[in-house]
Amino acid sequence: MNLKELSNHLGLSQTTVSRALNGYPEVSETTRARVVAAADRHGYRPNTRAKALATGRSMAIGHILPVSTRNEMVNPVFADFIAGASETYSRAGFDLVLSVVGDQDQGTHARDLAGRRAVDGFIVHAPRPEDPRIALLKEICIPFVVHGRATGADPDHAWVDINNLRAFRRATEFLADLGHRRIALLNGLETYDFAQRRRAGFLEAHAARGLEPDETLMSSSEMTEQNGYTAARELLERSDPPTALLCSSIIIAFGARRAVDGLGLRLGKDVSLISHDDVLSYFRNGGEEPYFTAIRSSVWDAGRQAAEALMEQIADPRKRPQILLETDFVIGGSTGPAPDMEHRLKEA
Amino acid sequence: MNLKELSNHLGLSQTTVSRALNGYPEVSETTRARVVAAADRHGYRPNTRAKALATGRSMAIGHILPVSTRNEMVNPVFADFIAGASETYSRAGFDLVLSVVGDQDQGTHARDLAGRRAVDGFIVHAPRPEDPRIALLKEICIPFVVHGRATGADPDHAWVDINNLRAFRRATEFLADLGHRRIALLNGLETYDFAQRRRAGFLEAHAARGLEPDETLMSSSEMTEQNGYTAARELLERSDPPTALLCSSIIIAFGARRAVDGLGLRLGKDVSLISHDDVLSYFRNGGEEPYFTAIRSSVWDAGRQAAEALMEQIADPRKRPQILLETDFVIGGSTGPAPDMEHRLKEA
DNA sequence: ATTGAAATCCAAAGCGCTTTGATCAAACTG
DNA sequence: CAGTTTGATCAAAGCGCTTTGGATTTCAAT
Repeated sequence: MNLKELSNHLGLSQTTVSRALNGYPEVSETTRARVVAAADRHGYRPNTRAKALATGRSMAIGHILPVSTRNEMVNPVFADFIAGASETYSRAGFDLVLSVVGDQDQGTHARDLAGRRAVDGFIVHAPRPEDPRIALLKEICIPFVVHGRATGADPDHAWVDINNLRAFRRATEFLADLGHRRIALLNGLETYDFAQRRRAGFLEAHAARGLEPDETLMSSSEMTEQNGYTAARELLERSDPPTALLCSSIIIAFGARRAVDGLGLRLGKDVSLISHDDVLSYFRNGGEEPYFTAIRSSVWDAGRQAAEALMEQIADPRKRPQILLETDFVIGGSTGPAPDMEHRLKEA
Repeated sequence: MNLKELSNHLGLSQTTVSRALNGYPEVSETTRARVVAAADRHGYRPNTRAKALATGRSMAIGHILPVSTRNEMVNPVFADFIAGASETYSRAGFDLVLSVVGDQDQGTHARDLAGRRAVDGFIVHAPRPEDPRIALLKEICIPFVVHGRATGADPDHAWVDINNLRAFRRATEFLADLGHRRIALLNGLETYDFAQRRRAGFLEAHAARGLEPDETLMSSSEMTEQNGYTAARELLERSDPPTALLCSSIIIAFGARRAVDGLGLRLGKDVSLISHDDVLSYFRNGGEEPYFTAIRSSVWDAGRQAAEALMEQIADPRKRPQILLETDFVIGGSTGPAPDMEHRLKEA
């Protein structure tokens, strides 16, 4: 059933039917009611393609997911982020078109999608410092929202991000205040902007508490369980192990905990652990009570907000919402006072 | 730059330019070369919407992700599956439109997407027995591939699935052959078809080895780390604990391992554990050597194959590929002979 | 009654592409 | 050399919608 058939059926012109359905005022309420009734009786749905062609809007948003082609990785964070965004899109009548592309082809892909007029806007995932996608999209002149920030890129664009720096500074200070002097950072890949900010927060806290940061206590890797395990294990087996671990992802934290258990150490006693927690669907931080002490911020919610920011920008292209989300800090059982370590005893 | 402008620029008709670009034979190779050169010099990209309208094909595939609205869960399995599928789509020039919808609205959503002619086909995720979506899509008459199977639904449709039954039967038999008599099943939600098949395999193995299955050793829940932990902990704290755990997901297995560690038990000695392993990006089963003994099958690859099956069906709607993937069985350090338990001693 | 204005409705153009059916020249037939 | 085929190109219709610019009717106000 298309517009023509529907309007013939009703004995009205296509114009009137179209207007009735789209809520224009030039049509009497009686007619509108009649049209709407007939439309959903016959299950009429306007053809998206035709509508898009006529209006010049495709009513779709592009998400370009980076994937390390070499090791075929998709961060589970994206799943939750997209689920959040999707909610907003549905409500606004937008579709979500997703492409998963290797890092190198992202520009091409975005340009293609935009050039073909397949989408009205983009969400940019996992930005790196001076991310070239930002310049590209500005040049193409299409609305977009960055999830995260890109140090060094032209800052005049919309973004949604959490306050990584403050969160990691706070967590580190919390550990320092518990007496920990050797704190390790198990970070994500520091080619990403978020990881650099987290490291910066970690370092700021050291400065604030008069601690000497130790480069050998900082690792940076893809945020997998296995990497968390390996990094933590190596650290804890050293002759001068850290007494606390700060993890950039709950997935790393799970791996780190495996290492702690495996070495017969007790979490919260022998070793303290704080994790960043994106509140991922399948990796909730414990049940009612948090298991790990954590910096918490729902990425699902960030997705929702990013989508809303984009809708706003599409409605009025001059707008460029910039949303900085603060994180929660929740205390779980994974942290405690620093144990009396050899080197502390010597000091005394 | 659109077709009209490009053809004016070249002094050719739109027809010729269109044909040159789409590889039709009615155009001389000299002209084609000239057209192609001009097209990419000017970065011409045909407007998807116009093309879709003219051809009647939208060159897009719909994925409808179910999400438990109540607890906002997106299974990380989807991320990898979609990444795999996406690869195939890109190559074939298809886009992927994703909607994340609560269980109850899935039918509506599919009907909507199809009715609006926004997609040319669907992938159906997470089927349940007699899943109504299958009947719906058959009625709408649009190509689709089910990831998994739906017992009880009209079987005449395309699907890609792993041999859940055989895999779980084999794993259970493996444990039985190691002397385990009390084997627990930590299954996914048994409202899903895959979980029912896994349970069936588990039971078949019991029958084959002359073991009495114990209902109280079988649990079924959303496959989260926390649920794995809780279920394993409860089981292992019983007076008659199982000596082996069979987990339906590596995420459950991680939780179960936490419980094992927490109780001071040794994996592979006091308790054996086998997991199903979807080879998820961020939850690889160990490094070079598998950590858990596991039934392994890459869901990324399943995504790729499902997408290919769909492309095939779209090209020729009479085709209905049905692909059953066998799983690998890999031996890791998490399994070993059953410990001598009280009740076994009594027997002797 | 007359006049606008407001309320309804419509015909037709246009969005950017594909595709049908036709044209015309050049290259083969016998 | 007339007649046919082939090769290369084009004009125009159409895909299903929106939207512009009237046309017609209604009705309160003059």
